[in-house]
Amino acid sequence: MPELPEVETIVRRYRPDLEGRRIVGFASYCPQQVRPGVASFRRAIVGQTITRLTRRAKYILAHLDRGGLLLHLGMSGRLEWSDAVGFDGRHVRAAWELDNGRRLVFCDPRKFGRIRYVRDLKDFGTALGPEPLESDFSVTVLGRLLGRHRRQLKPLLLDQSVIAGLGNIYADEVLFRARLHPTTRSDQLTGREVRRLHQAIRQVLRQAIAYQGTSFDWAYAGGRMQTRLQVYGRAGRPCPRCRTPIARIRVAQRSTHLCPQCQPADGRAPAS
DNA sequence: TGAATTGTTATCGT
DNA sequence: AACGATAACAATTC
Repeated sequence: MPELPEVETIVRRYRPDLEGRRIVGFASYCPQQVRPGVASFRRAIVGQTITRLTRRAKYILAHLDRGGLLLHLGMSGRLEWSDAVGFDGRHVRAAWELDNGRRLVFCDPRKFGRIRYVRDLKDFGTALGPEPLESDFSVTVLGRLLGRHRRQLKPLLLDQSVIAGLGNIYADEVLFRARLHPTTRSDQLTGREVRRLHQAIRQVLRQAIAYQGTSFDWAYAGGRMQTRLQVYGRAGRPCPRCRTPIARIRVAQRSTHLCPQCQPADGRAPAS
């Protein structure tokens, strides 16, 4: 399930092959994933050159001469070249033909992904929270975001309008490394805890990018971060810090992994 | 068969 | 009213 590090990895991988290329054709095999309709989408993008490939939150942004193309991978979306060895043609939902004859394919078994054209990329992203790896994402900024709400930490971290890019895996990893319980109220953190949370967010995301993301199953391949996860998917196994078995609970309808010893519910973390 | 996943939207409660 | 929590929904695999 691509979160910020996986999307960043994909953008870096495809950037050299896409920047400067002109789109000469587009096909959709799942029209409900394309906005606006397929016809106007195709009309808007065909003939345009991809000037830059960037990321915002979990979106891939293909900047065009006029406007831009947004791709959200949902939970099972991926990009492939149709001429790649071992290319799996199942679940192809859309394809772009490029001026060098190659065909970029969007595969998405669960169809949660979205493809959009916007006339101006500047209008996009205004409803999204700050990028946690940007230099302006300071401890002060995080403190203000936390204090503005009285919500449980985990759903707050997953809320893309508060902070952009975290998903279920990295939210759990962040809270473990910050030694904070997922249901702690966001407005009740001490200054020290805000600092720990800030550091954990940036460390986890940077490390995950360095490892090219997490590969659990067919949804995303090539990453190695799954070997570095400390709590996610590790229920019942010993905590890397204190050997207490990792617990799995449900918070805001999401499965949540934590160490009951290192992340106590009363918010008082033990001395490090 | 139920659980798992994201983001959006609707609905309920305080 | 505004905010937060909750549920439903889209679709598929294991």
